[in-house]
Amino acid sequence: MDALSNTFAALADPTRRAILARLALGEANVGELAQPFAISGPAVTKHLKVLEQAGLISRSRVAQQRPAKLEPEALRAASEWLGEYRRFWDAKFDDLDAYLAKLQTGETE
Amino acid sequence: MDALSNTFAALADPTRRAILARLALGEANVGELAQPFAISGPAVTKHLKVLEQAGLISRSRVAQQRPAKLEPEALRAASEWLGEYRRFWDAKFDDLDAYLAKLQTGETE
DNA sequence: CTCATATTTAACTAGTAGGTTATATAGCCA
DNA sequence: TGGCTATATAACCTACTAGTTAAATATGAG
Repeated sequence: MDALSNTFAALADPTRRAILARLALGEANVGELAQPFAISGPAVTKHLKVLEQAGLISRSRVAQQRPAKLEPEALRAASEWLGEYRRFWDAKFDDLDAYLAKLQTGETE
Repeated sequence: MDALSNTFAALADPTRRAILARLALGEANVGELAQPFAISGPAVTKHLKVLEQAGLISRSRVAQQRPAKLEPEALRAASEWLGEYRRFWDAKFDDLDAYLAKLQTGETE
């Protein structure tokens, strides 16, 4: 799958977004990440694998722990994609709407 | 499912993102949207349902056609969520990294 | 070496996603 | 009305997702 699809798919889960929010405060190991949720350790491992696959986090090793760390690059890419649509919700939306209507009737030829 | 999860899930498919890109040029009906893809009409109908469910598009009626139109609000919401992480990929990333390291060792008490 | 802790892998389940083809519905036109 | 066009629904298939429990692996401490 393409990178952007991977990123959005990874973000389409509230547990994973909460994990990212936690990691925004700093690195955390699996136990710490599992604690706020009513899910098992293996479930957290799977979420982390999805996030790592999407490039949203990286893992390291500290004794028995395998802390996760936020990697912002994929978030930046997703944000840039959305940025292409920014004009649609910006102030000039109504003007744009009118412009598109004109476009479709071929007046701007 | 929550709105943000719906939005990201809808964006996690290249066909749907291409449909949105097409709609950024103006309204289009199902036939027009299906044409660039090697998928059946019903498949497009399903994608449009997902996009509509996520609030990313709206539908109308013109004779037999049911044109789809881009609705930017959900995109704005997704962009705002990502905006919370902007500082991680901004210029001061290295400084932030050092700050977080300090946070974790408790020096900022 | 053995034990305890942290995490991962394996095997399984229920539900969902994205596609198909065939059929049905909605609206225009003669 | 009957036929034509555009779209939607139904029924089905395959693959993936998010979760589970039980067993395996990795590391550090005695």
